[in-house]
Amino acid sequence: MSSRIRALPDGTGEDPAAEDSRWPELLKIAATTFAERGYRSTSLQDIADRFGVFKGSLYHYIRSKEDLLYEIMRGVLSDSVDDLRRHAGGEGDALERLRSVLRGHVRHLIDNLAETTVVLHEFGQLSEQRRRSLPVDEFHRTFTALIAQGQREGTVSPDLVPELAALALLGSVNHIYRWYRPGGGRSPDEIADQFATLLLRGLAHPNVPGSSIDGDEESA
Amino acid sequence: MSSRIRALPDGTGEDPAAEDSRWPELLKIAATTFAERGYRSTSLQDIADRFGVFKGSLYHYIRSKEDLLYEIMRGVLSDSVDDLRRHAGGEGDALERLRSVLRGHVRHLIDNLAETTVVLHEFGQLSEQRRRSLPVDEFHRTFTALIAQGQREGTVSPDLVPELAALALLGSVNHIYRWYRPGGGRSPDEIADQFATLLLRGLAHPNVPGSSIDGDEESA
Amino acid sequence: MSSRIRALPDGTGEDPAAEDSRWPELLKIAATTFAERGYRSTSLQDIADRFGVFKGSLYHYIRSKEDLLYEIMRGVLSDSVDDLRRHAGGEGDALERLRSVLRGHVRHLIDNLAETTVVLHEFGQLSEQRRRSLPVDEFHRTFTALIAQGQREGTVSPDLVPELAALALLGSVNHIYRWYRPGGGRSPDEIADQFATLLLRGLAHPNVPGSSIDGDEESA
Amino acid sequence: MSSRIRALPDGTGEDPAAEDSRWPELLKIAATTFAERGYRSTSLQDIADRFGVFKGSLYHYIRSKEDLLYEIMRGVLSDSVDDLRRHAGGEGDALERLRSVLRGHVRHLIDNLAETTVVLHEFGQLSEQRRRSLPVDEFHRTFTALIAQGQREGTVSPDLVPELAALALLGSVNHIYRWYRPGGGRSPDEIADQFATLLLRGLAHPNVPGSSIDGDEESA
DNA sequence: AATGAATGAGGCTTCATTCAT
DNA sequence: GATGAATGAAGCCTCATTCAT
Repeated sequence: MSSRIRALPDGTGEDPAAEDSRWPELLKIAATTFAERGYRSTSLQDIADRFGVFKGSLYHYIRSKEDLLYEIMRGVLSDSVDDLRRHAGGEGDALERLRSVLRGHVRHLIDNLAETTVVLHEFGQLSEQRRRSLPVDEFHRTFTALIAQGQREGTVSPDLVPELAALALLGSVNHIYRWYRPGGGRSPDEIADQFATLLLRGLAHPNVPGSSIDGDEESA
Repeated sequence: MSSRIRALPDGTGEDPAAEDSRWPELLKIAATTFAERGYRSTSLQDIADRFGVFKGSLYHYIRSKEDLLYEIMRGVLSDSVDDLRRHAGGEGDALERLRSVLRGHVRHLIDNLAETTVVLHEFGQLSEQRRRSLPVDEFHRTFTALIAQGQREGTVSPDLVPELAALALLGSVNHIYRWYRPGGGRSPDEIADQFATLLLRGLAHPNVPGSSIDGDEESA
Repeated sequence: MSSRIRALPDGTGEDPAAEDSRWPELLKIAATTFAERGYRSTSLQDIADRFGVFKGSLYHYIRSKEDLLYEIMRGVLSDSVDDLRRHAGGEGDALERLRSVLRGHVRHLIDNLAETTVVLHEFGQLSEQRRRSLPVDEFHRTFTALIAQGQREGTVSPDLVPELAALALLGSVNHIYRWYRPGGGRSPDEIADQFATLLLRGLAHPNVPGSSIDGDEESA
Repeated sequence: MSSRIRALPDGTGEDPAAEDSRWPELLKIAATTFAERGYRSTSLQDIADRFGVFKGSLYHYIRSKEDLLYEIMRGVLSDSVDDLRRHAGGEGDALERLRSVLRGHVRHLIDNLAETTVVLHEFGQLSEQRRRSLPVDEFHRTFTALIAQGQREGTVSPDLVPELAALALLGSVNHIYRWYRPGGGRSPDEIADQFATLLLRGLAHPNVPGSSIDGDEESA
């Protein structure tokens, strides 16, 4: 919300939350439209039409089109990184926490499909300054750290390069935005389980088949 | 080349003297620029500047900007699908062929980084008709078929859903275009090996550790 | 007015405050310019210059250049067909009504010289769909019907083919846009009288010289 | 042909007529295309396509696109004016010669439909100098003179203004290009007869019904 | 907050014409 | 005569943004 413009000519502008209620709606509309058509192929007219105002009226909410893009990304990344930190800092060994992180990431992505699509597809449209201000690297850093820790713990195969393995995991999961559609036959949980199973087995030390990699549903 | 515009009033043949034309050069410039800035953020003026002609002169080579996008994709996909078919139809069991497919796919992606970036990032900018004309589904279909065959052969874990596992593999590999940069410290071969190792171990039947999944190094 | 572009997000009504809009002024400028130089030889820049706005601002009024052409034609044809129907359905025998139609047509053409010029000279520039939506055939149909009725009444020579005679009349009258210039020495009424006299005498049954063909002056 | 360009670097250029045979073909193609789509809406590419050469090759025949327009008009007007003069200077009284002129004009128009369409529809696209060089006024002048002479001879009604009556006649006949289509059910002769009948009766002195106005087929 | 007309830059595309081969 | 690549101007149209009301 930091980008909200307020004239506040009389200094009273408390910004009552109730009055302000169209901002989340606008962000959702923008995210959905950017996700469907792409940022550059979406005009503010498109968004104004869906939002039900005239084009010029959008400037009561934003200073520029890029504000919309940035706010969408900031919002969803903020949530997503919170999730990431919580799961990465949870209980269990590195692989268990990685499973938790992976499942959380899949769920978060699916629960915020439009916003995540915007982050993953339109990041390059932001100014460099704004790109640098967003914590996008934290995912790769966290994945890499957990994999390296797994190697130290002996549960992750030592022949993998943690940085590359992290990229493989991230790619698999982030790719979901390209094919997942609600009602598409696979439940979010099934997807999360399948991906975690495949990727964690891929990481695991081949000589430790009985590790935690197969998760809760399969006891060792 | 089929998009070259020629009146060919005498019907003597298709595109004579194509060898010395600047068409491949133009395609490469367009691919590079689209990959760097995005299709919608690239103007024909940008491309004409790099190509060294006036904007309007591009229309000796194309009928529309979208032609450039399409021809880039058609070219690289054609090669890529040839590769895919060759590797998928090669020798060995399903996992061995899947390894071959994965490594080939990684190599091809890296060797055609700009073009692949365009395919993977700008596919949605094509008209629906053109999207349908490109064999993009063949990757997922082939991966799925090989995984399913691996399950029948007993080398792929039966608890994986082939369609989802295929998407995990594709996501990992396709994601490479987002982070690979030539001279970035990791060689294409190392990347291909690491990804194949991780992903094939992830697919493999947990109780068959001695399968072919670890490739050439033939570890026990 | 139907072509005015408005998002009208609140659905409150069609084109409020149209009274003070510049739309009629724009239509008049466009008609005049199209009549002077031809539709294809007139650029939107020409029109914008005369209208006193930037080129792109015209798109607050139209969706395309052809919209201007169409709206000019629709407006003047609507009036003209109303006139036609009124005169054709008036009092008197067929020849009297035909005289009324002819004079009305001449007057309307001269009073709307630019718009009529556009209709008669640029009709072929419209899309086929828009051409079909305009009631241009009604003139020929009405003329033909009145002539045929005159034959049944015995006042029109039976050796004329009504369809061809109607085309002769229409040609004479429509041709006026090519030579009439205000202040050119001939008053609209004189032109209307002369044309009606000549054409109605041409239609009249040669053996019925005392018919109504000479109009108000009731000469024997 | 005066506009034909010839390099004649060796001074030998006799321009053997046989070799030169594509010039009339080109003119015909240009006339047809201009008539169908309009001068400004026809590109030289369109014409080159139909002519079977590349666009640039047209410049071996013309110096500019307007040359084509001009040569089409010059050619057909030259013929047409010859016809006009021949018929206007023929035997008989003014009305008889006017009948001959009218029928000749109708026939010539129909026999040169594309070229006449170009003259009548695209005259305004010529430069002013070229417009002035073409004998387009001769038709109106000749019609006016014949009508005035008819008045002196007593066969044309004295209440008509010759200039206006001439415009009525010209309008009827010239209008034919807008509706005549070969194979359309009315033969050129029928059209010529009907138009001459109607228009000459319209001119004729009402009190001289037995004049020559009804032509050869009807003896008095 | 909203409106809606206008801005001004820039985008894609067309096209008559030139010219070296 | 022909080619075909290139020119350079111009055309139509889009759009983020501004602003008086």
